[in-house]
Amino acid sequence: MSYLDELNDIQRQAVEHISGPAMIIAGPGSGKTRVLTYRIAHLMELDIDPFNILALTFTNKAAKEMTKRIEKIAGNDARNLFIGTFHSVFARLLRNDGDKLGYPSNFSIYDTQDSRNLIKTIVKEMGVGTDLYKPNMVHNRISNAKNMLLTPMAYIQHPDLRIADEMSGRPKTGEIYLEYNKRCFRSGAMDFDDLLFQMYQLLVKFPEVLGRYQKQFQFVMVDEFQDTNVAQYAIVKKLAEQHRNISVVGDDAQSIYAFRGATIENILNFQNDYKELKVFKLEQNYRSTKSIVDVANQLIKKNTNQLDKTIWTENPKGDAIKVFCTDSDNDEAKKVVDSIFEETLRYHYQYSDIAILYRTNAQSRAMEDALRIKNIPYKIYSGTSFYDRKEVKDMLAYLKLVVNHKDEVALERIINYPTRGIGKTTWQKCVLLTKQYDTTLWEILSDIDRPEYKLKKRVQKAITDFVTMIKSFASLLDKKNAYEVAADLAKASGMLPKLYDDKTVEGVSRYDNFQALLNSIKEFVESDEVGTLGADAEDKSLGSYLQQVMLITNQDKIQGDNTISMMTVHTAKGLEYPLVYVVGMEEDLFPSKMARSSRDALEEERRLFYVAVTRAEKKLRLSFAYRRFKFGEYITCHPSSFLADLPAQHLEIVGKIRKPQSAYARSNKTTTSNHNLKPIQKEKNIPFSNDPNFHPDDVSKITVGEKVRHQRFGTGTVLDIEGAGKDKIATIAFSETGQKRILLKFAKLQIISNG
DNA sequence: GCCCCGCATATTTTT
DNA sequence: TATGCGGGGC
Repeated sequence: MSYLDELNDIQRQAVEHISGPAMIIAGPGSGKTRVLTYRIAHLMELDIDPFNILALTFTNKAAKEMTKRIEKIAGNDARNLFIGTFHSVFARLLRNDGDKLGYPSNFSIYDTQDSRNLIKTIVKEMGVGTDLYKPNMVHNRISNAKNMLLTPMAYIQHPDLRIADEMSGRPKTGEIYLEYNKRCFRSGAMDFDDLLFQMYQLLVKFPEVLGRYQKQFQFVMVDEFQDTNVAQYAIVKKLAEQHRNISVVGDDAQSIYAFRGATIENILNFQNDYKELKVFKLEQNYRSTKSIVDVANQLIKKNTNQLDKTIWTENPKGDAIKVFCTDSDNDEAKKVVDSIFEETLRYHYQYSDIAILYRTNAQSRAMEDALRIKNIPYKIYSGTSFYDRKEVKDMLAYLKLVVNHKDEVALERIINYPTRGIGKTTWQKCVLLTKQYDTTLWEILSDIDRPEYKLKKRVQKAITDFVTMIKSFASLLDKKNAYEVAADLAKASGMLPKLYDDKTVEGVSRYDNFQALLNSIKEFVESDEVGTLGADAEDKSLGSYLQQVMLITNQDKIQGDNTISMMTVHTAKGLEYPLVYVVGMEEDLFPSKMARSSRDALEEERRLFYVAVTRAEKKLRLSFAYRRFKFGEYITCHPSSFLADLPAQHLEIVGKIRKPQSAYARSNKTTTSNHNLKPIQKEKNIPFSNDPNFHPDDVSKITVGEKVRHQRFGTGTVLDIEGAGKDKIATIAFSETGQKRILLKFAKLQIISNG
């Protein structure tokens, strides 16, 4: 069994620990995937049927990669493994057993946009005020509720949630949730969260189903465990209840999805739920240079909530971490691109070795412009995705509707696109009819010429034609594959001709996108690549395509062309590049402004930065700008406080560090010129502290009337001194931030003048 | 029913 | 800045 020789001691122990629960804490670059894949291969080697092994990941890419690697060791049998994302595996199981919950096997999957469209419709219908009940806000509430396994009724009865909703002026959120769920169900649709929520319901309500899966999944593995939410863990726990062969792999320091309901508590719960568990800590980093590992360690040390571990490496020290100080976002982009140019030229890096990471999608713009000027090829793996494009979503809506006529969101989207004489008024009438006769839209449309519906002949014909078209394509579904159906439907629907006729610049690009979609469906049909779920790979039906396409993630699109990769730090999780640029290292950007409110949020930002830093293998470059274009105006920026957390001996500062502005200037977006900013002398240990020139004075003998300066509050005058000795409290009126009471024991004040 | 224009609105991350 | 929505006019 030679493959075991390729592992270090701990890795090997983790691989060989077969039965019983295990928790593998895997630092960045510690060979996590290797352990997971070898572990599964090892199980197969020991003659466990791949059919009995379940492994859950967060991205299809991770699942595919694992399957491929296992295939190399254990052969073709790997195709029978149950490896996939939480969402795709559960979607598959729900296709089989969802009927017990009342869902059709061809249920639609609603993506975020679909969900929001439906919520918007509901809010309008309920007449509770579209300005208050913003679709994405309501959706977030619903999504969080589902992730915590709260039904609409449980939500409505939950005192905390009710109070929170009332306080925010949105007391009807629970009712919207109730109606939303009803409508999804009627549409034969599950949203992303339902794929977890309903899966859980299925297991709880149908013991025979649970028993069947428990029996099947003798070995359960979870990747990126730190990013699981309550629902995901609850399901996994149920599935593994019988055999208790559950191993979870993760790194608490890389938990970056708390905002989406992921909870580190799962790690604690796991320890409680499986008292007999074995813990393996993978602490040796094989990915990065010593400098990078050191920097990452220093950084994450600032967080208080974390499991005890020490990441180390035998790799050479490597390059210093360069920090580019730049004037503006465009200047930053230019300097990054210049640097890339130099690295490729002098050190022969390939473009594919390089990644540019940023906190927000909007930041890609300046980078793109600069890269284009130098003719450097790049790909962006985040932001508005191909599948978010209107023309693509329209076509997907047609395909969804053919597969599942009940799909209300798909229907509303395309019933009059391209225009076929079924306008808003008609649609509104039909919606009213559904309420009146308590039925679905499709039922109404199918029977549209009933006299009691009182619709005009012309409208009746338009609708009947539409219904007939959709039905005729539905009847082809088991005879034709996804591409054949789609290609015909593209013409018959009128979409292809309409797009073809539009010769404007945007029109041509829409047409190209449309063709690209058709091509991707063709690829799907022709590919014999292992799917994320082996057994499904043979199924080339439209339904199978739709399920797969709805669950595509940004990362899944990453391919190996020789281009620079640009993406958000979130998207970059799990990836690695020899040369990594993390741009926009500015306060209120990274860490995000939103993280100012709580320590937890700030710690999550820091973990996010930790993830960014640990993507780099050989060289890491950071950059920030003093001015950034935002919301149509320039705002002044300041170096990120995260930079001050990094050990100075590993940094090489490129460019000038400016004197920070006062808190006042900071809190006001200004479109200033920078005449008042002058370069200051570098400090060895704290190059990015708030103000390197700041040395607190002894203020124990401070008196009323004295002028002082505070690191954060700016300058002010002492109004009053209370108390004595070490507990003296000074009341100081700061000119920029107002009056503050300060305990002198802790205060860091400079005395400016005696009053 | 369609189209156009003007205003508002957003910018944290996404399975 | 850029997109998207709604209202109003044709």
